[in-house]
Amino acid sequence: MSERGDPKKIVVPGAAFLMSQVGVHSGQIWRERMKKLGLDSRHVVLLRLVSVEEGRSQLALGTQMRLPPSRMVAFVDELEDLGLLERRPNPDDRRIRALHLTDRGREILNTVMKISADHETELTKGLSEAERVQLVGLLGKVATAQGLAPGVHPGVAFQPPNSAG
Amino acid sequence: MSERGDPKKIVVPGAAFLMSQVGVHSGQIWRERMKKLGLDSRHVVLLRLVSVEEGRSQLALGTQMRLPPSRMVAFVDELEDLGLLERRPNPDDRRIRALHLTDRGREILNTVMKISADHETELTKGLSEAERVQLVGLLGKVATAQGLAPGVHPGVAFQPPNSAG
DNA sequence: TATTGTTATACTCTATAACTATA
DNA sequence: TATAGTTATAGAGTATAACAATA
Repeated sequence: MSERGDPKKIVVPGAAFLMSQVGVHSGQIWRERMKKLGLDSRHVVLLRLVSVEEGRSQLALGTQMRLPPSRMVAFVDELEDLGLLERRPNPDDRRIRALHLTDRGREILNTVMKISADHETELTKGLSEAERVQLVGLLGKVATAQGLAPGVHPGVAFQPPNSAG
Repeated sequence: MSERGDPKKIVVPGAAFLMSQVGVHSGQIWRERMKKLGLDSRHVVLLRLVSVEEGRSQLALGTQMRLPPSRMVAFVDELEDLGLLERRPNPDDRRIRALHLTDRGREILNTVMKISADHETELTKGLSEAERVQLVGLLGKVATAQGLAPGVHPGVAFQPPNSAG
């Protein structure tokens, strides 16, 4: 256990609790909005990854999302049923299912980005713009010090209630 | 959808994503440490609630934690097996199981507070003390504006992956 | 008749492993 | 023999509802 700082000076709840409290709240209302689009958070992450580079295999994307192949099948099935994603054959290796966005998938992703921008506005409505920028700066420092990769959310993979994550 | 702000100025990831990213990370490593004590996060919340006011019924505490009675039975069983909590009869109403901490329960709760204080230090190691205080202030403003009750974490109750929370 | 706590049960979501087809 | 994707299956965790004891 670290010995930095004076325990008496640390008020609970402190920054760690507040970040968790507000952060979980942020995720909850964001997922609520995604659900209204018929999407799970992992659907959105998958769509975004495909949009960055189309044609990758299910296994490659599953590895990046830390999802086992059997789960990937289900999520890709669902997105294909929704008409947002396509499995295409790879001529070089017929085992591989190359994933591509449909036009509708691109539209939805656009909608998701608009909703996320609005989510940002709603969540920071208690702050001035200067304060919001300040908050982003401080959180960025924390994220960097914690070794969190930019844009990579640690809560994508499933976490059983009693897990460590 | 809100129309406040200029969408072009909102960079993604912004404050909302960062709060969720860092907040979930905070919760993950905190739960990891609790698990080393043999505790689930809900065990800890329950112990804390009992310590605030001993002798309350399972139903009262379950309502506060938004857990159904059947889940409360399981968690109280587990804490009783660990020797941290006691079910005592209520002479006025023999249906009620009054919950009390054991001495060992109080010790563990003390350990939990020490670990949480250390967790705070570790999580904010990228910040100066002034910055940490600033961050607490900004997050407090956000929490208030979002209507979050102080000290009440929104992630205590179970949330299925596809839920809105 | 209503309420507290317990037990029984069905459901959702998950990871593992067996399997098919390609390589 | 190894790899990409699929299907089958068993387990963990949950909420609902039936239940027993007490009010």
